[in-house]
Amino acid sequence: MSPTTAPYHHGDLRAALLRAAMDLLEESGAAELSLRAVARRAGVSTAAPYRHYADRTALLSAVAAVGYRELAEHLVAAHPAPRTPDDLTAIATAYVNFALQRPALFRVMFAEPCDPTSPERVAAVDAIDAYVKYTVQQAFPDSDSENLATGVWALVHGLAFLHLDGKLDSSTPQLVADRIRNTVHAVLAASVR
Amino acid sequence: MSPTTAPYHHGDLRAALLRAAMDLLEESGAAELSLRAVARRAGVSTAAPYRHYADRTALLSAVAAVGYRELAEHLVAAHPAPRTPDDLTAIATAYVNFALQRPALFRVMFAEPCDPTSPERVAAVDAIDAYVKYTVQQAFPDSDSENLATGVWALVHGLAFLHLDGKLDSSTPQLVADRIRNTVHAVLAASVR
DNA sequence: TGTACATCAGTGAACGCGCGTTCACTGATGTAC
DNA sequence: TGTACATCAGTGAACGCGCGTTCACTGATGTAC
Repeated sequence: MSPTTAPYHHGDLRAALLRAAMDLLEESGAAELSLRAVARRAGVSTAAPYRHYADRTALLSAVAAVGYRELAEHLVAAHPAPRTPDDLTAIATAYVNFALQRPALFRVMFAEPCDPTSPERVAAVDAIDAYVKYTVQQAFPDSDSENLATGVWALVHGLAFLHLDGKLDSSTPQLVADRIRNTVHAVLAASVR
Repeated sequence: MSPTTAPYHHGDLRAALLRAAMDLLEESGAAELSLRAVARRAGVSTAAPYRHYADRTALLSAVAAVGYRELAEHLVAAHPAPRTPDDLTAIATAYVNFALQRPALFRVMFAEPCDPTSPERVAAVDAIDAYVKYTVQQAFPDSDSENLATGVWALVHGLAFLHLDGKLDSSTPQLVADRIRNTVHAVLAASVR
């Protein structure tokens, strides 16, 4: 069973397909993400994915779930234990940067019609939601933190998409970073200062 | 030239195609918006649109431009002469409502790959941009209004998409309206109160 | 340890589909005289 | 006012494409004895 010859049985095609899909998203954009393209990329026949995913939507939902988990990790990495408004700003920047660095994945996560009942997906979204709430509560303990959390999420989400869709200039990372900081500060002015 | 018999020459096919595209968006969603579908809808052959639009993207850009103009009208209608933070909240609600009432059009306007050089489009986006800036400046004369305007736009834009993509419950209009108001107030807390 | 067999992951060919776009054409329109 | 003609908007058939999905199949795997 040498690794140089492709065995008939793949071993872990389910995971390989998922990875192939992520790779394709990185390279080509969400429009190119067909089941056929993923199968090609994984070096497997057109019909093979159907052993592991019911249909195209199922694969997409799995991709989105991975995306949510990676987004969560990315945010945590930006600041492991946020306590102040400035920590929150750092996390906000991380959110937008994630979207800009992996636009196709971000689009699949949010803009693609998806199976709303996929438990994997729902759990992943809930995790993000809880994380944002917790972070906001840490940074603004006295606030109406439920609504403020929604607001902060919407703010960074809107900034992400406005950049992604070319409504805000994102030609240099510095420009983007500055705008995010300025915007977050301007909006949360009274609280941040 | 009775209006009951379809004449060989349409008269104003360019406008008719645009209207057909808008109607289709209203009914079927952005995914169904093909050049062929638009031609069918307008009662014209598959090739006819090419007399008026260079390709699919050109039609989509025209649709988006109309969308921007209608969004602008919708916002102005929500409050003709905004002066206070509460007026701004009314306009914010109108922005999200526009997105929820015409999701497919909103997606074409923002999420569809578009021709960034289309002058019609650029002008329409700039108009929205200027309007938001003006409104924010009226409501918050002492603020860092440039950045606050970006922030407010991002906030409502994010709220719009999070609702549209099912990340925030939008089962009843009242629920949505309340959340928008609460969120805007929470975020702009110090300024609004 | 060896063999028969059930299981099932992956194959490859095919289905029908709708798409964007091009082509040579036809028929209505309007202008020059 | 009437006629010849250039223009060009719309036709209808065709192109090649990639897609999602299904099908009968084949060959590797692992288990029961």
